[in-house]
Amino acid sequence: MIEPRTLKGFRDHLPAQALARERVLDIARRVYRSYGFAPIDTPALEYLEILTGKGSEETDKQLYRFQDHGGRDVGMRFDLTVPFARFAAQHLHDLGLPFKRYHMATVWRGENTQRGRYREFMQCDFDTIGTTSPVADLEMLLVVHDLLAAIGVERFTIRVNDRRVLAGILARLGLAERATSVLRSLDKLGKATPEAVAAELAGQGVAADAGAALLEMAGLSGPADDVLMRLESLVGGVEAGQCGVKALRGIVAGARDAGVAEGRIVIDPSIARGLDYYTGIVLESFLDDLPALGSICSGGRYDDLAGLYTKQPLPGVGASLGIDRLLAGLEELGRAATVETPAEVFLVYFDEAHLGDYLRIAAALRAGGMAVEFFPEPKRMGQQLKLASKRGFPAALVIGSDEFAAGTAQLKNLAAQQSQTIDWHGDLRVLVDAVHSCLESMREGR
RNA sequence: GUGGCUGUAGCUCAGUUGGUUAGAGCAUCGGUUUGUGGUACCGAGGGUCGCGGGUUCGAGUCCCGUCAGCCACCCCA
Repeated sequence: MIEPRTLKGFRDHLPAQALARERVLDIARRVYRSYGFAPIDTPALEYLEILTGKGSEETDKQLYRFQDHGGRDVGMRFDLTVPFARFAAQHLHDLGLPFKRYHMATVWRGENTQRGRYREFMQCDFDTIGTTSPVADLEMLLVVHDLLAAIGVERFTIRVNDRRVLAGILARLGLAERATSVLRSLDKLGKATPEAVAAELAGQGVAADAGAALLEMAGLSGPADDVLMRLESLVGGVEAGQCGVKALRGIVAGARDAGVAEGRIVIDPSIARGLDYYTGIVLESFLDDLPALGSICSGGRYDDLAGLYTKQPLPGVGASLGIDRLLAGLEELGRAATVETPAEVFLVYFDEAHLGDYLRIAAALRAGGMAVEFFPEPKRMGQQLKLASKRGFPAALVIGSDEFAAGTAQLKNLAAQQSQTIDWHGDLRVLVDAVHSCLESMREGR
């Protein structure tokens, strides 16, 4: 016997999880499309040279790599951005600019696992390339907002910043050359205490007053307009910094115009993002009830997506939803769906003599747009109903010889434990309409 | 990748200072006379105690390794 098992960080998905996952994927697809992003796909495997060097040394270490049967050095994609860069450079002529795409696919990273951190997980990216317009920046924010709202996460916050603000402040403090390490330290503020971060900064040789200024900046919170005003003075006369503040003002105003509720979006000067290719707006989003889970949707603007693969400059802006982390969070919060069936109607196989009728009824209901599971064996009705109830079917349809004789049917609301009689007189259309409207009202009732 | 904690039936756990056939609840399956489901009663199946090695007369119980999960660092979705 071979022990059935899965690799560290790799997981199976049972129906309840898989259904929850597909639901989120459907929503993401719908939201992305509603802004005009078009789907693309790329191979899981790329030439190693495409994947290495890009990103940081860290990602190189995490890369799954091997030689294929033809002796080629290949690697599995660890995100969707690098393959997109290759894709854009390769197909630029066919795409036209600006180009908006979404890409929902599995990626692999050989890093250590934790809750919400796996070695195989899915990302749902969307990007706009070939434009530097602030409208594209704003649109990214709106997509993230719509996405989280549509998923039904009630309490979430999108934290926004602009790299140029950070750059401006660092320049003013004379720390521009140490930007990466300083920002990395500041980025820890969510988890570590300000004192700890101050100590770390001091360890990097940052002067005490400069460190204090950085912490003051990173600690700013409150209404967006207030924070922006404070940032403006902190940035002083540095041009990049002023640009950043101005851009954030535009974002805040645009979000208001688009009808985003106050408080959903917060200006957070401590958001830096580890990836150093971001150059403008950056954002991260968190579940308010589970901030320790980390960002579930992050992104930002970058100057050049595909500089490694083409001379054509491709500025862009985009973000990525970490669906597996999100689902892990929802599960922990007890907000994960427990339904184990995609079907709405469970048709009880009651009377073997009426098999033909059941098949006709099931077909008619399906043609009417309803998902129907017909039980394959004429087992005891109690067992069938129990199973249907456990699987989470909203409704069960019971039609035995008595009902056939009377031209009726019993439709059970399995959750409410209620039953109602449908008079359909052998007319399938009447039955289909009745079941349909019953399901409608049951959905409203929830 | 580094460090720490954990690992007993599908799930949550109990298992005396190492000692004969490893238990419970829930879940699963079957039944309570053959047309009605989350309740009740009866019964059944299911565990090489993560895996491998060592110490011992004897290990679920001690030691080492390994695998997996969780936590921190790191990085990030």
